[in-house]
Formats: sequence, C-alpha cells, structure tokens
Amino acid sequence: MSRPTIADVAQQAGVSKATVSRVLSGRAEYMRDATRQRVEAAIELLNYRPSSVARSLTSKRTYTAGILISDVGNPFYPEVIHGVEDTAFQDGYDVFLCNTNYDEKRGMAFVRSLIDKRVDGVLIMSSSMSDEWLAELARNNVPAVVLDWDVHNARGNLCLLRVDYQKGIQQAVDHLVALGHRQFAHVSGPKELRTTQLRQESFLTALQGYGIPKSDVMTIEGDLRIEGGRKAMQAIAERGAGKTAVFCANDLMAMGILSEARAYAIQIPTDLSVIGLDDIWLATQTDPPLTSVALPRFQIGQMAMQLLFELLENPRMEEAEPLYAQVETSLTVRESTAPAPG
Amino acid sequence: MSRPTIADVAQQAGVSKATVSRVLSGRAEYMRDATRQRVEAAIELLNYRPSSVARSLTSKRTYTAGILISDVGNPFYPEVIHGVEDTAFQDGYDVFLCNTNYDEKRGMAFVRSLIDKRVDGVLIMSSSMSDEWLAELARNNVPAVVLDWDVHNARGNLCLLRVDYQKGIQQAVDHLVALGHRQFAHVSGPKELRTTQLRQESFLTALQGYGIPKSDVMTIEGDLRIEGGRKAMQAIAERGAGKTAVFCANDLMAMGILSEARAYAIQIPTDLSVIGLDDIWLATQTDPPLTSVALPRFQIGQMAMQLLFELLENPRMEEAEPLYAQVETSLTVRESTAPAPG
DNA sequence: TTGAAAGCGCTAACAT
DNA sequence: ATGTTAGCGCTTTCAA
Repeated sequence: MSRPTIADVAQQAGVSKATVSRVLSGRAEYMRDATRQRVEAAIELLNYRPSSVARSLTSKRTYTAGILISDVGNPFYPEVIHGVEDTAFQDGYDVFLCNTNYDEKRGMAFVRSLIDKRVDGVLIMSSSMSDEWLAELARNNVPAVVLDWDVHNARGNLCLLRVDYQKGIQQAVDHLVALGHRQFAHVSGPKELRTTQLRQESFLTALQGYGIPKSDVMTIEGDLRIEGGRKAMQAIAERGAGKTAVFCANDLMAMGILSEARAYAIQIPTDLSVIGLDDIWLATQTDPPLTSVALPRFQIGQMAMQLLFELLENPRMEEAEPLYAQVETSLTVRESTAPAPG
Repeated sequence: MSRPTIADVAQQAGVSKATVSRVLSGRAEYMRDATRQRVEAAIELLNYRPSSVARSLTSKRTYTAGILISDVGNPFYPEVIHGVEDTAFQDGYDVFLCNTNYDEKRGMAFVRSLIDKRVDGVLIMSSSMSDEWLAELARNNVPAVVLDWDVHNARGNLCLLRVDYQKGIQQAVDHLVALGHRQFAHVSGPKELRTTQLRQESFLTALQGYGIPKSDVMTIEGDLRIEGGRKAMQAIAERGAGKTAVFCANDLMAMGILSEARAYAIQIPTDLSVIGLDDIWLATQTDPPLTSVALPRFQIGQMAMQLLFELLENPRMEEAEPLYAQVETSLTVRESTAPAPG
C-alpha cells in the first residue's frame, strides 16, 4: 500500500482529478460546498499529501534553494543559516545545505547536483569559490546570490551582496584613536582572499585619515584561526615594540592574541588593545570580552534569501548588470580596548 | 530558451528517447559504440543535465534526506552535520537541513514539508521532538533514524541510535575518585529531557559503585547554557560546602562554572575539579582547558546516515521492532581536574 | 541493438 | 460548477 495519489482521492470522492487539484490549490471559488467537503473528507480519510515532485514537474518550481558554505563549524555561519532558513521557511521554501569544506571541486559537485535537482536558486556564501560555479549556474539559468565575492563580467540572473566593512572599521579606528592609540598592528587573513584585502584596506585608509601612514602599520598575515592569532601575538611581542593596538581580521585570531598575551604577561587591554571582526558569540565569552566589528549575520542570511526571491520574481536579463546590495557593519565595544598606555 | 530535455538530445543525436535514457543510466551494454558516442556528443553539445525531478517521479526515489536539528548554533551539531553530509554525499544524496528552533510545531511543519518533498528518509536529531513527528512519518512510510530519544510503541521503518553515556561517565567518575574526590555536585540539564535523566543516572550509579550514595550528591538543575553554569557555581559556593568536584551535563555549563569561579576566587582545578560533557571544540580553549566526556559527534552523523541507508536497503516491516544502534562515549582528560584539596 | 508507447502524479487549458 | 485531455521529462516494458 503505497502513498495515495490524486486519482485515489478523486475516486474516493467521486469527482475528477481536476476538482481535487482545485481544492488543493485553493482555487475552489466556483465550487459547490458539498463537493469541496467531499474532497476534503477523502483527503483526510486517505491521509493524502500531494507530491511536490509531481507538482514541480509541471510547475517548473521546486520551492527549494541551495546554500553553499565553507564549513558549518565556522562560527560565522550558524546565524546566517538561521536567517536564510527563517526567511525561506516563511515562503514555504526548503534549503539544501552544502558544505564545500573549502574544496572547490566538492563545491562544483554540489552545484551540479543542485542544478540537477532543479533548485529555484542558489546562495553562495562559501569563503572560497570558483568562477566556474557561477558559469555553470548561469549556463543553466539558475539565479544566484553571492556573498562578498568579487565577480567580474558577471552574467546571468545574479545578485551580489556585499558587506561594507568600511563603516565598522572606521568606527573601530575612531574608537582607538580617541583612546590615544597611534601605533598599530594588523593581523590579516590569507592574502589571496578578497575579504582580507577589503578589511586591510579599510583599516589602513581609516588610519590615513588620522595622518597615520600605511608604512607605520605592522601587518602580519594570519590564517583566520586561533592559532594564527597566537603566532601573530608572538610576532608583535618580538618585533612590534611600541604597538599599543591590534586590529584582527576576525575574532578567532583576536582570541589567539588574548590567549598568547598571557604567556608574555601582556595585559589586555592595559598594555595592548585588541579589536576583532565578526562579533561571534564567543567574543562575549572571552576574558576580557572582545571589542569587535560586528557583521549582521542573521540579517545577511535574511537579505540573501530575500534577494533570491527578488531575483525569482523579477529575473534579470541574461546580459544585464547583476543586482547589487549591501549590509553595514558596526563596532561593538567591550572590554578588550582601553586608553593607550604611557 | 529553457533547459534541454531528453527529447532534445534524442533529436539532436537522431535516436529515440529510450536510447538516450540508456546511456544516461549506463545501461548501454548492448549499444553500438557509434550510437553511444552520438548521444554523448549531443549531451555535451546541448549541455544537457537530466532532471532529478522527472527521474524521481518514475523512480520513486529522490536521493534526498531530511535532517531535523534544534539549532545550527548549538556547538553539538556542526560535526554531526558534517558526518551526515559526508556520508550522504558519497552516495549521491543531498540533505535538507531543518532547524526546529526548539519548536515542536515548527518541527512538525518541516516533517510535513519533507514528506511532501518525498525525501527518502529523515534523521531526527533535535533535542526535543514530538511523537507525532514519528507517527506522521510512519503513516507515510518514511524511514527515520532517531538520535537518543525514548520511543515507545515505535512503529514503522525506524532506527534508534543511542548514545551510551554510561561508559564515558564511568570513566569520569573513575578519574575523579582516583584523584581522591568524595564530595560531588552535579549540574544537570532540564529535568524533563531524557538525556538529562540518562546522564544523571549514569553519574549517580557510577558513584554508588564507589559506595557514595545518591543522597550525598548535590544536584542542581541547569539550562544547558553558560548562564546555567554560572548560577550553579553560585549555588555551590553558597550551599555546597565541601564539594570538591562537579560533573556538568554539558560543556557550556561547565564553562559557566569556570567563569563564575573566578568571581568567587575559587581556583580551578586546585579548589574544585570540573568535568563537562560533549567535548565541544570550545572545551579546548577555556582556561583551564576542560576535562570532558566526549561524544563522537562526527561518527554519530556518519552512523545516522549509514543507518538510514540500511533502512532504505532492507526496509523493516510495518510492525517490526525498530533497529537499534549505539555509540560509545569516552573521557578526554584536560586540565580542569586535579587531586582533591585537603 | 533500437524504438514506440504507456505511465509516474499533478496542473492547466478547454469543454460542457 | 465540474470533467476531459494533454502534457511536464523521464523510465521501462514490449516489439521489432
């Protein structure tokens, strides 16, 4: 006894499939009450649930989106996913979660699979990605929203959602300068990442606004993980004499700074002020709690999904400019920053 | 110009749809080489990708599973999801991620949606769930793997995967007793959760094995979050004179203990030994790093998915006993435990 | 070795 | 107000 179909319901209710279909989709306006009720009773009796698969075949819509992320374990994602899913859920959409595992091949395999499954659209939020993904999606007319990625000659039904680091980082610099800091270090992410460049540039530019030249800033390349922060702290302790404030490209590295500072008996924030970026939940739990440039992660998720809906409703022509959107950052001040010593 | 269909390919190659279908599914044994090559060329030329939707309609298989979890943000899940996804990916499965948000109604809505989407099976890993979910899945013949949930009169194509807390908690108690501890406190989760009871029971039983009666153990009900741990620490400081070791039902609460202990100038582990449970990544980052009963989270994810495959291949009769499976826990010793003071 | 035709479960004209 | 019919894109007998 397999699942009942619309035909079973029709037979049970003594009507045609079309009639059943009508009550299913709420287009039962011109229907006799008695009929509708018979159909509803039959549905109830047979415990009938229409097959989305069959529906999708005719409607060309799966009410499903795919989301590509690097790694669920990265504390950046949970809230983003939450925002995406909430928004999707409200509109009856489901979401395929795909962990690329920082692996472009794997990501491509997911993209193919999503295309085969005929998802209505794809959200690309992995930190690394390949232009091929976009090309493949475009070839198949699958709309995509891309987070914070530099896409040139972007074709297809596309939206680029960017994080405006500028504003929050400016606030961070304002804050530090107001506290009397003039000697800065910066712990960046891997050089090849676009976000690394954006963050670093915003930081240096803001400092220049206060007359502090780039060349005065000690920049250390990190790995965006705690360990990278630890190593950076060592570098600062050994070669960064006089630096009183560090801006880290993410919170994890800032945590590494906090941790390793203890080993050097450097007091945070008394001896050294530290600012992170991301404002992950953990930042509230460190000792001292971390001042951080906050990304509106939940909102990023919401917006990404909303932008996808937008793309679905008003598709962009094949050769049109991609849609652009932006989210703002802002500084969350906690206790890892204090007046410059001396 | 919408996506090409099998008919387009057939026409392009000058063969019938059936022939194309054969090369798609690799059943091209009795096929002339020339024919196969023509078909492959046509597929290539048109950039054709078969529609999983259409395939599913005939094959009754979607190669898709659903996974219900409470909240992506909970540090328990990322690795589990990882395990699930890796295993699924290897077999060409995709996964619908559903965050119930600790809300049974929302969970039920997801269950319905998954049924409508005709997923091949469902993994239930949310900490709270309703028996109705299972009933609904069973009514629709959808196989399910349930993590660590007490299911009575379970019907349907079901597998119950349980975590054996016993073993790891026994090791924790062995460890503490060997260090000379005799006065214990326990910070439990919310009383109504099954896991709370299991963990507490394992702990008390192990202690009894050493002649320490339940009544000697100070038990505090917590909320499984850091804040709950903080409150528990207050209770212990105020009413727990003489307690030298605390076992917490999860790491987050153990972290709360560590954090609040500072406020009371209680040294961990010198004055008080603390053991958590979960062994989340964070436990390695606390000060001091946390001794914890480890759940093999990645393995749990892998097993759950494998068990689902098992259920798919050898379906259980409607009234059969559910399949049972188990994963072991074990103690990870770090620096939050030390010999009992005095 | 390949093709024709029916059918999977549903929707959407077009009839009535 | 409801039924008939023809697909949607694919797989699978059954023929040839």
